[in-house]
Amino acid sequence: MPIRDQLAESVSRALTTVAAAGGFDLHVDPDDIFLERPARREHGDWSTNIALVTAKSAGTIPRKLAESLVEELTAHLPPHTEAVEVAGPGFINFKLDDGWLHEALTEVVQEGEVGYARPDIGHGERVLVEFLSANPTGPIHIGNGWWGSFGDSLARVLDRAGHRVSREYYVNDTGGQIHTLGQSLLARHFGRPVPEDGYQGEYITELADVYDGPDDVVVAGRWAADRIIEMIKTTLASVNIVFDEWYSQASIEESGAVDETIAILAEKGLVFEQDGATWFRTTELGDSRDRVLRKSDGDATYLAGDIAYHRDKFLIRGFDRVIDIFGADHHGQVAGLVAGVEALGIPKDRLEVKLGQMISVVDGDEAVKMGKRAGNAISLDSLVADIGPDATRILSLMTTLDQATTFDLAAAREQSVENPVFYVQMANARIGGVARKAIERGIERVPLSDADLSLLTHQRELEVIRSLEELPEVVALAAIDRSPTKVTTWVRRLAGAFHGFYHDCPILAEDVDPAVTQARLWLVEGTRIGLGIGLGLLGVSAPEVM
RNA sequence: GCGCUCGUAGCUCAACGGAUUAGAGCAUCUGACUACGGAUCAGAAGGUUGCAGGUUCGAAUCCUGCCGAGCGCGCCA
Repeated sequence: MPIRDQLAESVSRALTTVAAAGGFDLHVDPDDIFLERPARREHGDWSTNIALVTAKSAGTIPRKLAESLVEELTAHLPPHTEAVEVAGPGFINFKLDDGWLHEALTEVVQEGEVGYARPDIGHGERVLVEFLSANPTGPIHIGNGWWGSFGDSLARVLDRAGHRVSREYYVNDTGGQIHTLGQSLLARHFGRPVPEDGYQGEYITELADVYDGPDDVVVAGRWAADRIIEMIKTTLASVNIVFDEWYSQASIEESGAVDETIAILAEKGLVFEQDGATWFRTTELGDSRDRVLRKSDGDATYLAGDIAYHRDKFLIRGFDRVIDIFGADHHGQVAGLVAGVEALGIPKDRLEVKLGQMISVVDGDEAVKMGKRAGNAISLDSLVADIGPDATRILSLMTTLDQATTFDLAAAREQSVENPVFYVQMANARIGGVARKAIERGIERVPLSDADLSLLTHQRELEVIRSLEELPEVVALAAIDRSPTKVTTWVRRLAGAFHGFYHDCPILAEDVDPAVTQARLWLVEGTRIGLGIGLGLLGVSAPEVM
């Protein structure tokens, strides 16, 4: 059992005992006891604020309660605990011996890359993560890659944290934009003037050159969209983003699901006709205005399709939870969609819409305009060609979704060598180097049971284990907060701890005690496991040679 | 005008409501290469967390107002 849980149990028991002695009833479940690793080491290895939180209901002041708890905890010391103290306004600090870290490392290497850090947060919940979903009217750009990396890593994190995850790309392969795409293609192909709001990029010309279909806008639009989706798939594969499902908007319209959905909403009395169009009375559901479901020309709106799509996600395919990652420029559509989901009888909290703030691109001092129609958006392909897939991916995963960011192309190019990804990958390469050197020198790692991990007493060694010990919680927190960027921060921390260790603690040198070498080899293995898990969640490769 | 989101070091960004001292990286300055990869390590400097109130034992984090920025306000998608 992790030390954290053992401490929590001790605290829970102590609290019950103290409460009984004081003549009141107070029980806090171990799971609800907040234990943290203090930022400052002199505050101990672990700390809890339980006295601050419960003092009021215990009818006493925090410090006093903390003192009673410390007395009780000192009488029955938790495992590895050397001292328990009251600090500040009523924190309880635990000072532990190093043994808990040696046990933690044992757990890491025993469970390995597959088994370690798999907190069961999801309990098998079926989650659909819809992200990216850029219109198939052109190559995806840097902004798409940014949020795409986020969505993909979020899916990986949720998967590791006990969810059954499906990644989905909603393909807007119908409607006005595809019509315009078809027009643009045909114009190029037959040498006619391109419509004013048509697509201008080079890819249109290239597609027009090989187009062999009829002079039909619908056919041409579909044809081009299909080709572009293939391009997008290739691009995404280069940065390790793979979708389980590419869900066609056209298919949902053709299947009659949109009509069905509108009929269901109508049965609930939420639909009305006005000005020849069919409306959804979303104002009944907290929206600021009503929305159109079917235009006066008979076509369904995007919203109608989206509601039908979400009905499919929840009620037909049976997902327990849906997470949509949209760009902030689409937040206007959220209210209508949420209203639709609610009207279908799906609990509102099952749908989570995450809005990614806009990312602006600059090249040095120069702002780069990102317009897909004009064809001047910086494509994800060109960025990957510039700085590589790993750097692309980790840069995207350094920022939280709700932070509007400025991406500097010049800096990315210049700093590609200084990129954090190299710092992390170098740690992995050094591990590979150790393995190679060990073979060279004929040193073999003994089985774990024959190694004495208690020889790891150097602060640098202990720091590495402290990082590794945090990983299960980092994964859990990243899953709960829907925030894979926490993994990025952690991976950099682990790499930093490892570099420090590597710098100060020789592993294979001849004057090192062979038993210490063995213990350090297991520490290296633990680091390899941690980096493997972390980089895996980020979708970044872990090369053994750089 | 209304709505949504955001505001943290010179720059790019972190920080589960927790501790006199809000952390990294880049840039700047100073040191460390006869080890297993120096793409590294150690240190310095850099902040009124936009402003003003409020809640709390405790606020960058929650609430209110103001200021600033982005985005949205279509029978487009």
